[in-house]
Amino acid sequence: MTGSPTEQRLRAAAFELFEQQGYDATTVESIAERAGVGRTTFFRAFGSKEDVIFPDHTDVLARVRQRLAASSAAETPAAVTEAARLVLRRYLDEGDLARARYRLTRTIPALRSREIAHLQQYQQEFRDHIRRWTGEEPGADLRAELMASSVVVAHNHVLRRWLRGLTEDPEREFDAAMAQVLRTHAPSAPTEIAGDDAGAGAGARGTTVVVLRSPVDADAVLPALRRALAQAEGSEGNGPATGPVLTS
Amino acid sequence: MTGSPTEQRLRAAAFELFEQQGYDATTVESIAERAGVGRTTFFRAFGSKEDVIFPDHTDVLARVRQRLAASSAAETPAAVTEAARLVLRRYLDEGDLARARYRLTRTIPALRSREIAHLQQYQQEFRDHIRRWTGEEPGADLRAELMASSVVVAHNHVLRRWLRGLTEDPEREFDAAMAQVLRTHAPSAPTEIAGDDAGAGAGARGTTVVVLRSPVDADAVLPALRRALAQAEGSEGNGPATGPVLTS
DNA sequence: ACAGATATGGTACTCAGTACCATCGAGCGA
DNA sequence: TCGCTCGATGGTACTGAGTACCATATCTGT
Repeated sequence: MTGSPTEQRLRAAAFELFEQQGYDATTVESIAERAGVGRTTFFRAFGSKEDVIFPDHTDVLARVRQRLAASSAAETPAAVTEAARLVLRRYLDEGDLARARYRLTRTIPALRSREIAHLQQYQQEFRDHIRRWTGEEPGADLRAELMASSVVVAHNHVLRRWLRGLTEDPEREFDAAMAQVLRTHAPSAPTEIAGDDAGAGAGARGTTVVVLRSPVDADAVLPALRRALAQAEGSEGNGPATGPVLTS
Repeated sequence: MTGSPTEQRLRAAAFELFEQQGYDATTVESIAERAGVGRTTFFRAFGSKEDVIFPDHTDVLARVRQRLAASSAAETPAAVTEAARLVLRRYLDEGDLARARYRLTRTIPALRSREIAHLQQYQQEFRDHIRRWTGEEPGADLRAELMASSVVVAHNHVLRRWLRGLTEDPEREFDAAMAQVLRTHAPSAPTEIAGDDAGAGAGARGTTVVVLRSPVDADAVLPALRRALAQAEGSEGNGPATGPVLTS
């Protein structure tokens, strides 16, 4: 929520009119008029009609970049997690404003498109930073891209749940979601798992081989097994990653 | 490359002018003029100036949807792979046209944004389809989103390498990338199991080896697994016969 | 040849975004 | 106090995308 008083009045006017009359039916001139300024001032403050509902995206992006740059390569998983949390917190702090924006971005294609473009920018920052961490083997580029997109998706998943009022504790869900992402993309999970399987070595996550002699086939029991595992892991709130199933 | 002769001429004219003068410096009127038609015809053929360089995105999206819809839930990994391959092939078939588009989308923000929006549409199709496959445990939504985004990222990674001339065999790289994605997101390899089990017969007393990866160790989850198995078999009236459980 | 459907062309309009210039007020030095 | 600059603002005029509407042509089957 940065900006001069004029900018704040323009933003408020824009959100009000967009909600009342719809985005397309609202002209920049009417926004400026309601804010008591000229049309020119609007375009000087925000480059376009779309930008007025994404007030400080540039700031947040800069903060993310800065947070990432301030970390060493070895801390990458933690740095990425904290950078993503930074973005999440910014939305949470906005409260109803974020919800109003969500209502608009869900409805108006142009705004949705713009928001997706913003997410892509975050993703690229993450990718570039992660890339220095994924080493030099072939496939390192792809691994960095996969991890970056997963981080953004996890963030967005939780954010959207909060925007829809489906969660009371978004930060907890964020932690769980990020833990799940890191479990599959980081060679070893940062803190929790390290203690448990200390001796296991590179794989870091325990591999459990269950040999079943039973008349039911694998597909039938897998869901039940997964559910059981999920409960056993429950405190971490993450689904288990189930490996290959072989039958003989 | 669908469309009437008029549309083809318009596309060709648009690409030529965009390359020569740049996107912003080219007016729709000049495109229409070069194609020998009126400005109105341009907007009838393509809804906007941006759309002219994404000729048949709607078609491809429809094909993807159709390919996914034609598959059962059990085939999800294979169906998603093939649907993504369909998109890749479409680009490869375009050849230089795809490269010309890439040159534009890399440069002009509006076009880049539009392309990202298209990718998002693919991703949503994948997500919705995968969602039916990820079961009902908590976290299934997120898992579907993660897998969908990973598929799109893997596809795009290979596509971009091809567009930049960094690979001679994009399909091979695509297979490798998709294999990597499925390894982390699909519980089991797609096709093998179905084939293996085919002859075993429904009632056969097979031995099933289930490999589970989870951060908790086997002893902790074993009781839960036994209970889950007992319930699964319970409905069929057979006692559970769980063999040895090994951890590594 | 006639009637209707379809593709096209033209005209006029709205509105976002840009460029340019004029104005106003605050601060500041002489 | 006068005059100056500087930053923010307002106004005007322009380009160009996109839309609405109507007129015309071409093609179809009868």
